[in-house]
Amino acid sequence: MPAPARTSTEEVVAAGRRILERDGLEALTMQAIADAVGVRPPSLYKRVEGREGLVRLIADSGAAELAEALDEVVDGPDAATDLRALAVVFRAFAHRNPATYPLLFAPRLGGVSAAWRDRSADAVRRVAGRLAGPEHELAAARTVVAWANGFVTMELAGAFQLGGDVEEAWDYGLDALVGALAG
Amino acid sequence: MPAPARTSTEEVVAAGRRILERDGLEALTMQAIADAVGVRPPSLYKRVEGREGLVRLIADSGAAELAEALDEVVDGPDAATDLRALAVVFRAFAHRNPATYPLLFAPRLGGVSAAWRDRSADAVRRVAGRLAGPEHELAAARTVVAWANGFVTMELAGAFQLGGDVEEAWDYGLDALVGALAG
DNA sequence: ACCTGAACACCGTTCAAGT
DNA sequence: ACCTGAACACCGTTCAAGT
Repeated sequence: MPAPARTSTEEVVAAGRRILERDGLEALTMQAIADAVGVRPPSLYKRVEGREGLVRLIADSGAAELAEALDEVVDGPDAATDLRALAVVFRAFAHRNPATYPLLFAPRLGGVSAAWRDRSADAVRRVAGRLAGPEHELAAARTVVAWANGFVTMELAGAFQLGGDVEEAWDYGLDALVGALAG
Repeated sequence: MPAPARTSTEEVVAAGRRILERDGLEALTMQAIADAVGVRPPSLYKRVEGREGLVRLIADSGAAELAEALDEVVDGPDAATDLRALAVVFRAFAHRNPATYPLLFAPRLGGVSAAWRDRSADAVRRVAGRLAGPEHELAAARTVVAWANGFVTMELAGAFQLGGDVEEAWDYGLDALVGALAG
């Protein structure tokens, strides 16, 4: 006699992500997730390959959203404008998902599946290539992502502690990069 | 009758850092540290404020080394040359301490004590100010650190997976930044 | 076919008792 | 003054038993 399913992988991932953003990574326990979806912890193993697998799925769901958002903004008429918009969208995603965001870059070998990684990478490469020229496409894309990732990582970690205007530093850096790539 | 001390805070931190770099953060257990210094786990609480306190001390020891290294390289005659050297030293530290490095930026409010943070920040600001002008000192310093931190973070996480020459991307980014700041 | 209680190994941490 | 065994609360995970 089959027992009816009381939850689903999608619900588990969504609940996990909600807990992650609300209470932090260390509060993301199998117990807390099970409570949130109305099940006992052992049942989660029918949906997810353990806690680590769930974290990977959460990272993936974030990466999918980021890739969609980057994709949308990158095909306007002016490459410099597009690159600025791309950076802004990237940063906005990090601000809206401060606990999920670090999961996209932190894990060795990436919790993020190749499909979403490639889609984001493509969006950045297209605009970087238009601005810096095809021969510098990859290097320019890596420069932009490194700067943006480093900036929001430090921002989220509270590493900008010397006062001053963080917004001004963002604009200064973006101007510097756009200018240098357009060269 | 006093019992003789069998270890010290310095030894505990050094052992912890060795375990961290050899086996990773999740292997940095109180048990493993206690084994390494020849003591039982409860005794560690005489040296260190729990695991979290130890991680903070490890981050601090790394931050001290980084600050020293940055300081040494930043007072040559040419600002552009100094900035390049600073970036190279920064990256070399991350490569030599791939597990310790993320601790310097990751933790909210910083595991790193203000003294070492400020000393590193000063070194970067001095050279950034000489290159970009005093009015842009802070913004320029933040741009350089964001890029360098983002680059090595992605490098260490294995996030540069699209082939191409990572060294070329590093040189390209450094050229772009030096040019833009001096610009 | 999924859910559950019970159990296991392993954490970090506390503390009274030893020397 | 420091070290230790014992104990506690809490993890993630496995699995046989239920329906």
